Amino acid sequence: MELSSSLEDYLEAIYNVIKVKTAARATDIAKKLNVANSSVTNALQILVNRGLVNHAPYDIITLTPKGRKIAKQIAWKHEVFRDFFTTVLAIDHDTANKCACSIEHIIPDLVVERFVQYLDFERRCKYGGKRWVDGFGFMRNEIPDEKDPCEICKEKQESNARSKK
Amino acid sequence: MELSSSLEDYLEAIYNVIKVKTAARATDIAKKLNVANSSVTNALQILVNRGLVNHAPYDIITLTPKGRKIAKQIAWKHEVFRDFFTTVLAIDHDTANKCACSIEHIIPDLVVERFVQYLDFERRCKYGGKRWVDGFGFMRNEIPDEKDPCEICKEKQESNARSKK
DNA sequence: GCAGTAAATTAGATTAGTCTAAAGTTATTA
DNA sequence: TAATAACTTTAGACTAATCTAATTTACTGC
Repeated sequence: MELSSSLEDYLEAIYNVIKVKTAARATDIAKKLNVANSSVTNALQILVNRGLVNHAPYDIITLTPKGRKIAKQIAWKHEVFRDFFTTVLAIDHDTANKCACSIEHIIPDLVVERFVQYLDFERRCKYGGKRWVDGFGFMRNEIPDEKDPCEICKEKQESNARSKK
Repeated sequence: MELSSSLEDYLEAIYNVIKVKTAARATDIAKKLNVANSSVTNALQILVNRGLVNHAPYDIITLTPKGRKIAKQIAWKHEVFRDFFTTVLAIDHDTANKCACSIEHIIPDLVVERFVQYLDFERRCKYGGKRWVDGFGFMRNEIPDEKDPCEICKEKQESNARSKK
């Protein structure tokens, strides 16, 4: 049974609150997602019906094993995308989070897996790793052969040298 | 005035049909987006009201300058993402297209711009460029210093050498 | 030039997700 | 313990996007 982006957001929010507080209240979720309390009530009823959330009226909110599993998966995607946006694309933390939050519901697992592999390679490979320099663009963190950098890095090295005079 | 993902899809579909046919018909759009004809009529009325599309009942469909500008922007994002998914992450064309199609409405221009820069750097830098090998993972297209590859690439070289015996 | 077909529109229904306002419940504290 | 505050739920309305079925319009081939 497919979950809408909206319901996934609720599930993820519950998951994140529970990580800190052991159980969630409707208001926590409402604040986190910036929606009305009644919208939370509405979503909870659906999630309870689908067996993803434990909740009786006026009671606290927890996840069923099934719900936790799904929530974890969503949170994982969020992490991967935030990581990618911040470390690879050098996007500011806030924008990275927002982007992650919207695409996490859309990109299939297989593609997220590929992002993970890419991040991993970029980190572990000796010749991997770039950084973003405002007003210049991307450049390698370390140039494998200092005497023979690529054209772009050479450009940067020269402009650096010039500015030091 | 913000456009919904759905309306952006219609605009983009019109743009793509027009690229090939000079003017679009409602059925073209319906087929492209896999929706009922009446849904297209409905969307057209909104887009006409917003000054993005030229269309009188039963007539052909074209874009206003304003509409074309927006459509172009959406199509550009689509291109960038498809490019990224296929060339950087080595995702199959079909999945790449689907992913591009859903995130193109969500990711802000500034972030797409960063993807462009990343793609560009990866292509132009002497030490950039990786490829995906099924069952192995990412590896560099060319190892800068053949005698001193990174650990991951070394692994791959060795397993290649072994399989050639 | 008109009959038949293809295309487009209208009308009306449905669904999901949201909201506000009012009513109900629980917890706090004087 | 009774009043009040804080929280939750219910009720009802609204919007956007879709659908099907029925109607209207336009085109095409004879």
